[in-house]
Amino acid sequence: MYDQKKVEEKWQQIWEANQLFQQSEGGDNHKNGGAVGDNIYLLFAFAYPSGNGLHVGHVESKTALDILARYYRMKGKNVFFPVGWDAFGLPAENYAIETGVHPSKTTVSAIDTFRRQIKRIGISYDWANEIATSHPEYYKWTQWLFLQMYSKGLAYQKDGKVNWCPSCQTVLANEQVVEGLCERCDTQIEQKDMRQWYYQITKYQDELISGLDEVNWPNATKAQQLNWIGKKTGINITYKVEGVNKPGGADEITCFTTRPDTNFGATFIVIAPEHELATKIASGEIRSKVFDYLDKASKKTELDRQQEGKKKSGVFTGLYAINDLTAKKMPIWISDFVLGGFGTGAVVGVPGHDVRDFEFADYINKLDKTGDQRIEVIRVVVGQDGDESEITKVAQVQEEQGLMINSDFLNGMSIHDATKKIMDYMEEKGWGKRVTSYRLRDWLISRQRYWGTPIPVVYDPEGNPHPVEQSYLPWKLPTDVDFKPTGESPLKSSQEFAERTRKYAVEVYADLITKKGWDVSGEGWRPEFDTMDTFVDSSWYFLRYTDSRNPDVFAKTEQIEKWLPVDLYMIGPEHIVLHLLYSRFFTKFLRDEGYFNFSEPFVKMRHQGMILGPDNKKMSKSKGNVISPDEIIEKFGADTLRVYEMFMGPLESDKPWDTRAVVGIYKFLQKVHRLVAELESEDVLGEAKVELQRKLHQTIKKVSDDIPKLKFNTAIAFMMEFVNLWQNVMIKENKTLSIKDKIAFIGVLAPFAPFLADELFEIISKKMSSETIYSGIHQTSWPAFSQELAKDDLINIPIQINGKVRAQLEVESDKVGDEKAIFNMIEGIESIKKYIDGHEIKKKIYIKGKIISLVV
RNA sequence: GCCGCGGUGGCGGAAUUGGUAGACGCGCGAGACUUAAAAUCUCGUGAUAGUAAUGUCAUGUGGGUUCGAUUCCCACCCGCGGCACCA
Repeated sequence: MYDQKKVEEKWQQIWEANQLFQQSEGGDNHKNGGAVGDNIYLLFAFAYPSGNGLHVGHVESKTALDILARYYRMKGKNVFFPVGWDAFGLPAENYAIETGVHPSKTTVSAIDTFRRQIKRIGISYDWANEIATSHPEYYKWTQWLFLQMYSKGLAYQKDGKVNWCPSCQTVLANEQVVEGLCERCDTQIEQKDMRQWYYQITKYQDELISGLDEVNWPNATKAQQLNWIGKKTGINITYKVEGVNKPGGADEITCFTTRPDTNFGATFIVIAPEHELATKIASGEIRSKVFDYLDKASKKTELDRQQEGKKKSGVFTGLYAINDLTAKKMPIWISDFVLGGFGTGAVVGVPGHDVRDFEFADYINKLDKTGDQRIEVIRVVVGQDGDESEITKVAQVQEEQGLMINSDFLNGMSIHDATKKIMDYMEEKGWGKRVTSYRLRDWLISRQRYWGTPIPVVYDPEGNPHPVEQSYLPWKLPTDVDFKPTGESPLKSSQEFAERTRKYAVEVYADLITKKGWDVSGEGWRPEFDTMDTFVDSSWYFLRYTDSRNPDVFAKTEQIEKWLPVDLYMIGPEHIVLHLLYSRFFTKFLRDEGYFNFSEPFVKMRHQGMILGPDNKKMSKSKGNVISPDEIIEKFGADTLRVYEMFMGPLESDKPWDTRAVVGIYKFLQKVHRLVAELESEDVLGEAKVELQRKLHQTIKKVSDDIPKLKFNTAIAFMMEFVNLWQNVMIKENKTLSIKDKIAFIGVLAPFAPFLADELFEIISKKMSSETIYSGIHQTSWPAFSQELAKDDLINIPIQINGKVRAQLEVESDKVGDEKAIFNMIEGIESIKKYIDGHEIKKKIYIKGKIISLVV
């Protein structure tokens, strides 16, 4: 029995005292001396330091990267393994609202807790380059980045609809709105028009797609990013508008469609309530109806829309557009099933071949008593069912595939061929133009919140924005702020902030003030009260790490290019879309600004799965199924916790916690300690020892192969097999490994159970010499394996007859290549005679070293 | 509805350029040591028939390709995640 708690605390102190993994600023590693070009950057997703401290999910992903870091260091690489905190954000602010404790205080204490816990589980982070986004020396550069974006026109202001929580009295990000409700208080979210700051991520939309080809990421992640960007090719068709009341300028309307092939069946047009023509084109009696509808539509919440389901509604504008293909008049309707933000905000209705169009037409036709507004349903495609009859039911609406009919020169073509042909035709006629449409929108970065990076902008007395001069950065977050939510940005309550702005204006804009005749004390100037979305902070932290204390630049090119792109990024699946997209956008922007030469920041990226509660459900306080890492460490030690989490299953998949199974790992580590430290025996040469040595070399090989593939569970399983054999040989034959081989095994174990490994290494070292200077296992080289020693003498080859295994053939490993000899050997095997005697062997197959297959 | 991921013993999981399905761990059963317990160790453990040798069945379901399929193809079923009135 070894006291893992005592042992682990001892080694934690020794590592700390020796600054074992600490690197100098900028991540120079003097400890391992790897060659240039052997630089490896391992990145753990920026964590928010929550007051709850570390949970078992953190332990999993941090341990996985730590194993890689320790492994590569032992392989002689320069490893950069930094740590930092995504310290701005809503939770700290909300906590402050509840308790009155300033966010800067709670953040500092939360970080302290995390730091202590992380050190306790032995993560070999480089603490010399630790950063926090709430530190002025960090957000100075977040603000600088804003200025760069601004100067290139990529940061801009625009009016737009935002999510508003009437209970929290604040704007929320899209991701904080869950099914139309505020994620914190379950209040219905309203839409509000506000002037906000945006980053123009859409400038890079095509590159954000094509760049995915360069990176080694899970397919699922790439698919989700593509989904989010939502690139679609189609055509904008422009129709002439024939008005009952001809409005000024509204004599054309442009609709986006991906299915122009069905345009011979187009019988109406629908525009979104937000469409600019919606308010312009109607007049008279119709006008009031339109306004009534627009008013109702604008009041609808997300929830209303959801509850309505797909029920259609709409109002007629009194206008008609002309379908050039058929010369038919198409009534123009307004309906909220058409979205203002997608395509052109106008849709051409083909009720025969689009379910939504059909539902809308059906709704209108049932409502229409006079027949004046009847919408015609025309079939232009015949699907696989061969149905050519009139379309009267939703079930008949054919969308996916088929052949064209009732479509003049398209008749008989497949819909795909017809799509190309009609596009060419329309472009030729000048009726339409091929376009690409995207789902991705520009990134709204303003937040009416306190605990974030202030947007470095001031407004002059006329309300014009002026970016804060670079020399005035960091444009500090004021501290004299009342952060109770009032519906206004908390920074408005700061006296200091207002005064600072006036003083700044007087200093910087003296000429302008004089010229305009404004108040010379700076009266009338005000700062931007909004702060930035925390995703802005976390979109470039991986660059700052490389030069974390540089006061003159966000990071030197030399330092960035030394370490980036990141060799492995470990990140939770919850940030697949936004954070990764934003980081890639920043990277491409800074590349264009000439700061470095690569385009993708994360060459390889993997997700850790979720660790579920013992009940197979997501851990949560309310379910009472949360496992605390502290308890496990107290009972079994950090090594056990590490190895258990790595052994649970594949890193990427979700896995339930099994408290009973933890014991298995604990016993395994105790067994290793016993074999090395407690049991005495002689090193005797003999048969068993050869077998054990072979297994050792196979273990080194297996673990060396598995670590870079992140297959830690199978690596551990093989180490267990080795230890079981070792124990067996020890008990039955009183034989053990040589000192050298013991050290080799400890080396293999070291990345997984670093405390125990160093302890065992010390025990062995002390037996050999009385040296007192620390020189631990983590400073040694990764054990080498010998291909020769790892090779099995005998190989078992199964023999199949008609596809079933009937016997085994044991062959000396150097004879597996001799097919003729193998087949000769088979004939002598008693157990397969009964299957082949009296039969003609029709086929003989031998796959070298793997299988013999006979067909009789 | 669309996109993606997955389905293997009582449980977590191993095994894929197609080659002995169930490594390793948990749990369970039997035994050794012990006055006893704990700890430790040994053996067994997919189902089914049989005293046994051995046979049959078995990787969500149904087909197919192959000497051979958890792995490849086709059609379905179920679970999870994301998006969704996106034209």
